[in-house]
Formats: sequence, C-alpha cells, structure tokens
Amino acid sequence: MDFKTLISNRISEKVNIPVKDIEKMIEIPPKPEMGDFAFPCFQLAKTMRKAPNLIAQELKNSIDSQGFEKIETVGAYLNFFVDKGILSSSTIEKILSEGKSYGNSNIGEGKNVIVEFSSPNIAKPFHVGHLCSTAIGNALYKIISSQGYNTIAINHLGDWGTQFGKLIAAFKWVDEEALEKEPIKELLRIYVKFHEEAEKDPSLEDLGRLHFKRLEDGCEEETSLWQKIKDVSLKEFNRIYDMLNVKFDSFAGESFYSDKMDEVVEILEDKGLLTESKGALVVNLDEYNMPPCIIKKSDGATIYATRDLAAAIYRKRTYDFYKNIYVVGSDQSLHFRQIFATLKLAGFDWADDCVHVAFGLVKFADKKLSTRKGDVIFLEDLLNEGISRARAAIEEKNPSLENKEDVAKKVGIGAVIFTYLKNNRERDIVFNWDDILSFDGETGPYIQYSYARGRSILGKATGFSGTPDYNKLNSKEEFELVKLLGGLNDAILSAIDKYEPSILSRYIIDVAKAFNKFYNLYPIISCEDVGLKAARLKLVESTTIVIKKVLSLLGIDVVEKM
RNA sequence: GCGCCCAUAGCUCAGUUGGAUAGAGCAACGGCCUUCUAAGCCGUGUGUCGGGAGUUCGAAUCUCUCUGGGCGCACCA
Repeated sequence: MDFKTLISNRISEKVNIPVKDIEKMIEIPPKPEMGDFAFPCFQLAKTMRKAPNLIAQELKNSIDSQGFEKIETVGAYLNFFVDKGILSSSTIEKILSEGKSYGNSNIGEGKNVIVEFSSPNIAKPFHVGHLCSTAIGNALYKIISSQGYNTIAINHLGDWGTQFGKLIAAFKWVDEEALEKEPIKELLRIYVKFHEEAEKDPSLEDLGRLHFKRLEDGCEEETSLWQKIKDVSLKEFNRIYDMLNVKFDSFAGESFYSDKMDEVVEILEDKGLLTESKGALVVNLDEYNMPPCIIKKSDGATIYATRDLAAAIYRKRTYDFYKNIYVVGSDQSLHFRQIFATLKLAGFDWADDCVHVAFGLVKFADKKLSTRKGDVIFLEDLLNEGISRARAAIEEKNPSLENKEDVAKKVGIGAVIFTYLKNNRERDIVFNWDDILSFDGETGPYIQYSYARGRSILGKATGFSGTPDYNKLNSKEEFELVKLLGGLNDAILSAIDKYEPSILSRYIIDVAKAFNKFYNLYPIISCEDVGLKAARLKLVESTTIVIKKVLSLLGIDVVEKM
C-alpha cells in the first residue's frame, strides 16, 4: 500500500493540481506524533485566495479518510495518520515474501552502467586512501546492480605513465633480495629515493621521461621490467581485494589503451581540435573556461588525458553504456571536466553520460599523505588492526563464541568499510586509528550487532507458530521501525540518484537504532499474546532481512553471533 | 590571481532538494544485566547554523558579498 500516492490522489481530487505535483509537495513531519505524512497548504493560498490554514481546514473536512486513522490540521499543515495495521501487514509481508530481493527493482533493465573504481597505481602501496574509491565504488556497483542495471566494475589500473620511467630509472638502487620478500615496500623505497635524488639532480626527471618514452616505444628492457613490476603488484593487490571481498569484471588499466591512443589523436585531428603549444599537442578549452587538455607531450609521449579519452571511447563501443561512472578523488575534478569537455567538442554527445563521482582525501591531522615522501599507512595494516581489535573485543565480551576468527575478520573489516561509507563522500577523512576503528555508536559493528541480536531472538523462537495480528503492532517504536523498513527502496533510489552510499549507511543506522529501541522495550519470546508475539517475530525477521540486504549492498558481511 | 568544494554543539557529522521547536554519535555524568547477547537501552545540555545583505508567507538550505579553510590551475596520475 503506497499511502503517498493515495494521499496525492485524494488531494488532487479536491484541488485543481495534478497528482504528480501534489506528490512532490508531500512531506514527512519532523516528529511522528505529528503524523506520518503532511501536506502544507501555503502554496495553495495564492491561487485559491484564501488563508492557508483555512484551506487545510476545508480539505480536512471534505477529504475521504478511508485507510487513515485520522487526519488533522496544525496551522497550514494537513497531517495524515495512516492505519497502522494496514501499513504494518503490507510492509512486513512484502519483505518476508521478497526476502533478499526486497528493495530491488528492474528500472535499470537493459541499461549498462560502468563503475570505474579503486584503480591503484602499480608499484605503489595500497594505502588507506585507496579505500575511499574502493569502498564507495564497490558499494555503488552493488547498489546500482540491485535496480536491474547491468553493471560493469572496472579497475582502471595505473600501470602506465611517466612514473614507470622513474621507477625504471631507479631500478639501479634495487635490492633484489628485498624485492623478492616485500616487493611493494622495496619499490616504494627506490621510488622515494628517486625523488630525493631528483631534488639534488633534476636531470633524473629527464631520465625517467626517457625511460617511459622507450617503454611506450616497446623497448625490450623497459617492457620486461614493467611486466615484472606489474606482476608482483597485482599479487599484493589481490590479497587486499580478497580481504575486502571486492571483485572486478575488468582490469583493463591504462596500459590496455596504449595501442588505442593514435586513434584518439586522429579523431581530434580530424575535428580540427588539436593545436600545437610549446611543442605539445593540446585541445583548447577556452570556451569552457578551462586550461587546455594536453594530448601529447612535447617529447611525443602520451599523457593520462589521452588514455582516459581512449578508455571512454573504447567503453562506449564495447559496452554502449547508459552511464560511465568514475569513482576518483576530488583532486582530479578539473581533469575529468577537461576530458568530458574534450569528448563533447569531438562530437560525442554521450559525454553527458560520463560522471565523475568525487570524494575527499584521507589525510593526517597535520599533513597530506604523500607516496613520494614515503609517509603512508598501508591499508592492509589498518584492516589487520581492525581485526585484532575485534578479536580483543570478542575475548572481552563473548569469549565462548564459536568461529571467533571469522567473526573478528568480518567485524573488524566491516568497521573500517562502514567508517568510509558513513559520511558524505566529498568530505575529507582525517586519519585517526581510534575513529576509524571505533565499535561503539553509529558504526559497522553496531549494525552487525543489531543483526546478530535479531537472529538470536529468531533462533530462540524456532518451533513457535501463530498467526500474526499486525493491528497489535501499535506502539510508537514498533510503528517507527515498520515505516523505516518500508523506506528501503526510496533510500536505494536516492543513493543512486546522488551516487552517495552514505544515504544507505545512514538509513541502516536509523533502522538499527529503531530495532534496538524496540526489542529493548518490548518482550518478544515471552510475549503472552500469541498474535502480537507472532507479529513481533515477523517484524524482527523483516528487520534482519533489511539489515543483511543493506550491509551486503555496502560490501559488509553480517555475522549470526558476535 | 582564476576555478571548484567546504564552514551546523567541545569533537566527528546528519539535516528528507525552501517548511513545523535545527538533530545524531563520541566525549562527560547518572541509571538499567537471577528476564530475548550491556559491541546494547534510558536519562542529563550545549548552538550568533562562519559574518553581513537580499529573494518570500517561510532560509541551515537559494542569490550576492566578506572572512576562514581544502583542492586544482599544461607536459605527474
């Protein structure tokens, strides 16, 4: 039962405004005591030439109130109180019958959506900053998929570019033994050393560029070193992706496009967009009020803009995408605006379907994380610290728990992922071990705990059977929970609309809070009224279904006990 | 200098697209485990919504301006 459209229809009958417009005006009152839905009459005052509260009063008297407990006016607001029994039974039965597909829809059927995310740079450590793109991208991938879209997860590996020239130049300092044991750390060490040395001797930068040019020209020595670096890096990255349970449909990174860039240059040339400037080939973007987009450097080598253009064109041809989403830090906003503008100038109207989903940076209280300087926290260390803190919490709170290690892993990692997804993605995260790994309050473990409590109650009720009487779920707390559970699809759609997983994180916090409140206040197993007990059990079951569903969309596992 | 983003309680953040008395978590203090797991629940209070002006029935939300921060601005990604 969709009460919002019901209300819109009834109001539309009385005033001369289309149902759709009425629906947009309907709001949810700030406090549940004020009703479940509200219709403000301020805007009608002008056309009807009457005082808004008078309009509200007249509507109240003339409107059909069937299906509602009552309809009230407060000032210019017309407040609707829905029939709790009807809403509870329809919501709970829908959840139970749809199970894990509750919240899904097929609005995206037949549409391909690309989500590019994670995209770490080969040869560099996978640090705490990379989790922003990885967690947000993975969540968006799952959230969008839930609405029937055919979604493609692409890891656009940073495996090409001048940095490899620098790395190859730095290879003369490599310690083979260390490279064997801890490849990324050793590669990082020589990369850092390169930048230190380059400060004293700027000619090293030129040497790096030379090596990249040779790599791009297919020279054997550079190519084999590059392959070696890529192999050891991917091995390390896959270990992290396994811990996070993140999977990709494609690992086509920057090098994948190395043979597709000549065509980009040709296309831009044909359209007459290329101009030469200081020896480089650029696309002028003055009309967009942006600096030019560099297509070829003065030494003839390509640059990341060229590769991103090639990638976008390739993706359009291969996947014919409906949306092409880039989950990349906000520090690259200008770059993407330049790419999209260049595509547009080249006559590709689908440039408008490309979206840069930006996020803030992870930084220390005082300084920015800098790979070049080597001050960096490995993501693996953060995840392991999370796991070991979860392990300690288990020993303290529930030492007889089975599968301790499995639970510690899911709770520890869940806490980290949830922290990354809790807030508006454009906010910077100030790195603090205790904040990121908190288990109290609005955190991942709090949600997981709520789920485990629900499952525990259900486990104790096996064998019970009774016909639920949903009319008896009439307490404020029970009804609040029901209303929240009914709002899952809206929350998902809103999250997709804004490319914002935190909308779902906030939603599930609200659900868990309402659920905790409910079971702390009312007996379930020991409830004597059979109809009410059955209804409460169904409510608990519905809640566990919704929590599990939302956490899975966020890329977080649930545990049955903790 | 130019462009984009941000400023809400001591701290970290929400705020349903312009609506009713601006809310959570953390931290602090007090209460609740012989009754469904205390990673929980209940209670106690704090705000010039950065300042100013404007738009209108109505602004934390929209416009302008100032202040204070972040990021970016051609051969790195």
